[in-house]
Amino acid sequence: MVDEKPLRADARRNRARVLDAASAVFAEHGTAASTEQIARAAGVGPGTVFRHFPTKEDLLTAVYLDRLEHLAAQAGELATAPEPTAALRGFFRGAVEGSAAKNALAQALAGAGISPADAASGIGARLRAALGVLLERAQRDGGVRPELTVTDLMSLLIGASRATEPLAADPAARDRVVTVILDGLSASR
Amino acid sequence: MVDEKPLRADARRNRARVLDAASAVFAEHGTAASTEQIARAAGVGPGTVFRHFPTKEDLLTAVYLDRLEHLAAQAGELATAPEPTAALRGFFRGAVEGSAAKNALAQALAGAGISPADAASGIGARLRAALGVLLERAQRDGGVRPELTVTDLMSLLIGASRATEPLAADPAARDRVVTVILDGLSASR
DNA sequence: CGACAAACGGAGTGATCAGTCCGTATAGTC
DNA sequence: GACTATACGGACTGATCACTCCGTTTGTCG
Repeated sequence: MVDEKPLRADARRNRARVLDAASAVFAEHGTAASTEQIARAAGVGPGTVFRHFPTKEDLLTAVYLDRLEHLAAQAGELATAPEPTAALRGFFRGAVEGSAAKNALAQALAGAGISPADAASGIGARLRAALGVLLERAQRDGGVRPELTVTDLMSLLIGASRATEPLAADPAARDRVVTVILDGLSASR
Repeated sequence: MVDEKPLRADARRNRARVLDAASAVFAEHGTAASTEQIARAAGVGPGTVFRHFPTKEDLLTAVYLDRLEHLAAQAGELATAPEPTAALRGFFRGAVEGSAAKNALAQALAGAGISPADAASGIGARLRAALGVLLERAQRDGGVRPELTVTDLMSLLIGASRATEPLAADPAARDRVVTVILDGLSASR
């Protein structure tokens, strides 16, 4: 389905630069930031941005997928951790923490994969699967209420990210908020 | 500081219409919706929209304040409820539920009042105060962990709204997610 | 009812921005 | 080092949108 011709060295470099710049600019100025702004931040011309990402939406999607891939990789690594409940909690905290700085994680999650429609395809599915393993193991371990689904978990991740977004300046508050959610995850009394 | 001249009857009517339409359109199409679209929805000319709200931002702010006022009123009513913990939980559920339909509550909250800077002024302060009462009573009642602040609570409200945003189609899932957060609110085991 | 101020509708305007195009430059190859 | 395909920069374009302006309408008050 994919027939990736090898990109020229400069092309590959510029693509990465644009992606990084877009990630940063979107995070700081919101997704309404202009393409030209991103081009400037990346040190390339506007044309180059559009060559690699024909549409602004393509660029946004690429940024999101990048984030999701990181998350999926992290989740994957924890799939065989000795303490499933601690693993899930750690992952959750880490994901929220990480997204506090570059706050678009929530949008990334929300944009790519919650709705059943696209949940079946691509990276979204990978993340979903990896989270599913973490969740199920933690549930078997008795550390997470059994009725929760992967979608529930993803929703809570989104919620936690969004909730802590304005709290960037107050790590203690952020910690309290995440703790509330994590404690809520565990089996009810 | 305010010198409200009495508006003409039609002006007052149109202002309300525009506000309602804006609320609906923003909720459905996001805040990027054009002013003309709102004018059409309200059944007025674009000029009228701008006469009442000189800037698009003014319009957005007005919509937000409207929402916050409703919330503050609801919270105020519960200030003397016989069962403080149940009152807080009920308020929380209601707020999230309500925002599921017109999903901009989260932005409303986020936009107007989390940061200490503007927390001191206007409606944001009213809501904050009303929530403070609810929270403190529930904490005294032993139903909510004592270390949480009003800001924490507001953050969690935002988080819950955002988290359940994509779950509009699945009330059961929404319920599970909110329950997780509410149970997390209660004093830890 | 008549007169005046207040408000209305909607055509018009300038700015912004996503996306295109092409002459120039550079990486890869022999 | 020369040749070619690939990629680059940035001027350009068309569309969209926030906001303005003014001739017309409508509420209000004596």
